[in-house]
Amino acid sequence: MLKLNLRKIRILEAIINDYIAHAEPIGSRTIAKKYDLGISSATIRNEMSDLEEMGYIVAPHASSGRVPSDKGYRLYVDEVMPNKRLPQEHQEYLQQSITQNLSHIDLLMRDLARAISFVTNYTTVAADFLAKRHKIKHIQLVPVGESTFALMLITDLKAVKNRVLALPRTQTVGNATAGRISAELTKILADADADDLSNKLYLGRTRQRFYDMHIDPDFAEPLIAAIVDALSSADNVQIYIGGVKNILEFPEFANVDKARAVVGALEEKDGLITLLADNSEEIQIIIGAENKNVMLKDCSVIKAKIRINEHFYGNIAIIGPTRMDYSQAVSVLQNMAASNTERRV
Amino acid sequence: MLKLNLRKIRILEAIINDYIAHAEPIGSRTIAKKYDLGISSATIRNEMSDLEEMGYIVAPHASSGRVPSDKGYRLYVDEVMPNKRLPQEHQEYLQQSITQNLSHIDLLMRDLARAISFVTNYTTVAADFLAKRHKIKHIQLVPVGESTFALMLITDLKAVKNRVLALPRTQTVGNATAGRISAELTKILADADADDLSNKLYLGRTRQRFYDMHIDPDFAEPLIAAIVDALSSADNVQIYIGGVKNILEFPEFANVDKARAVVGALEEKDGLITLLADNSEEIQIIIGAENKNVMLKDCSVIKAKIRINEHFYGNIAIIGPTRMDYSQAVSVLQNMAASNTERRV
DNA sequence: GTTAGCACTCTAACCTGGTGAGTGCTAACG
DNA sequence: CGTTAGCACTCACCAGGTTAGAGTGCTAAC
Repeated sequence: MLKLNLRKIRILEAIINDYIAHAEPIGSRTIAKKYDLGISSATIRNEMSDLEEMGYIVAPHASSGRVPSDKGYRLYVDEVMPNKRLPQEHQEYLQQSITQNLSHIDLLMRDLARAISFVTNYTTVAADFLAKRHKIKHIQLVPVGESTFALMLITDLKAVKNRVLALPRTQTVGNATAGRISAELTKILADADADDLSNKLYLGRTRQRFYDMHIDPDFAEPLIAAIVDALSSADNVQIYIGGVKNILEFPEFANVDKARAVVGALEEKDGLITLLADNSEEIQIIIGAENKNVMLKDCSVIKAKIRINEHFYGNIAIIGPTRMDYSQAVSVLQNMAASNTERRV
Repeated sequence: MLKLNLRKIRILEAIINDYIAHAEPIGSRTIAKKYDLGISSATIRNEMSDLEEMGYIVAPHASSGRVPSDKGYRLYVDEVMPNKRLPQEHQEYLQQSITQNLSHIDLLMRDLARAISFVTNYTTVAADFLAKRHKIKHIQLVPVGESTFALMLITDLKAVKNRVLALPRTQTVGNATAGRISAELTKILADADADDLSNKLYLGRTRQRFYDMHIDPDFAEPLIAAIVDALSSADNVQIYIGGVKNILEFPEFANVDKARAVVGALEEKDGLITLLADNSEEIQIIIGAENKNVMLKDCSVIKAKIRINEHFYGNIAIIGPTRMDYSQAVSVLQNMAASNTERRV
């Protein structure tokens, strides 16, 4: 790709900063006046003409100012964007929502999403993708009613997963037997995670143990299936949303169609899971039409892993208009990924 | 209140029906042409003038057509509205979302909210207010980690409530002891509901039992508190929302401020709980400014209890613009309140 | 009591011209 | 030869004026 000279970059930066702040097309004369670049508006005009030709900025209509394009934001984000530092108070505020809820993953996610949308004025979505990392700590099978059982599964991260299931009453399984089965299951499957459970060996050993205990396979099989399901099922993924109405505050969503699109996207759990799930990089920025979900084509998404004390807790994304304060959003999420409670707990 | 003559009622009805369908102010001439009332536009004009004076309709501006006022809708809803019958297919569709999830209150609520917003094109919110009606069926205390315990509470409606709590290790409470305590608690508290638990006698008996079992009060008290909390706590209330973006489809919410207000209202769980909680009547209609929540002042809410096979399951509300199809919404909710699965399960 | 007729009102849509921010081009400057 | 001043041109936006249409209120006649 053609490398831009420094002056073009400075001009692009000025356009983007101004547009982020004021949401209005900006012209050469205005740049010359407001930003001290040491060159005249005519020169800026020529450079802007080049930038437009290269696709970094666009004019909404002939003879109006220019507006950054997705490609322009991309360049800015990748190469130009300064590393903003989060104000102390915000940092502490966010830290608080974590430290206050360390033992409760769901409260942590909920408060974190709220706190971030409060600090940034954007919308925040978070997902708990722990399912695959949780390790079984305790399994409890409890008879309830005729042939109904409740299965409780407690993990090392203190999450509790339930399944209510019907099991055939081929043999009487009362409280005592259920207790025995629970103890046995806990012994066999302790420390197993979802990956382990997909391992045949593991399950084979479990089946063998049931056999030794004279438990009917008709009873054992659905039970094992329920355990696997409880630990790894996708609908274990919980979505937390904060500040939906924030995004409606931005003038770009004064257009009802655009507002509808975003709200629609935020309502679809599956779409949000897809959005949050795929994350190769530590912090990922998706700009406008880069979004696979067309309903988000006027939005940018800044996505990060939540990592606390070396543990991976889930993913979180800040959603705003393409004209959003990328620098701030990134600094907020860097703060997340780096948050380490050791020093204060 | 002054009783309106039949002709005024017919005219009001025509205005409301037309406005519900087209969202545009309607004038005397249009009524005369479109609705066969057997009187001329001049007469209608006179009657409309009266209706306006009485506050049932308002003119958005001088010399424009009239629009129903909240008071007008109120009269319509209370006295005039026909009893629409829900199309067979919709009835079956809604019935399905219930029968498919009879054993899972949370899935039932979720699907019901979705189904209703799909059928009506309005937004639907539902709340599970069962907390107070659930009866304890089984209590299970499970040791996890150092001094941490998981409390599982299964109710007669097959809901599972969890609490993770820290209890002092004043004495060793291993799996065996925990099992004994669980069995004992289940025995003492079986069939108790939230009201029973607020009854001193009940709790006294529980405490006595702990004492007899040589369980330290420092251990017993937080445990009892957790049980009470798990059964009756307000954050047990789960809110289910369907079709948020539906409401943005209506022209009255093309105005971003109004859209923001509604979305804001739907984001505040506490507000929704308040909205859904208070329900003296079986089906209640709240019109426009009658809403206590000012963010909903441009909306109407039609609220009902969900009752299935004599059981009270929770409350559900349809939220739309004040210009909404009250008749349809009411018929949908009547369908809910009356739904009886006996005949097909 | 009902209705036809009429003067009047008000909005929405359309045009019109002026203003200002912006562009692109050209020629001159250092 | 890059930079800049100057200028003609474009276009959105705004204010003001006009018209058409839907509606009202009033009055007089049926």
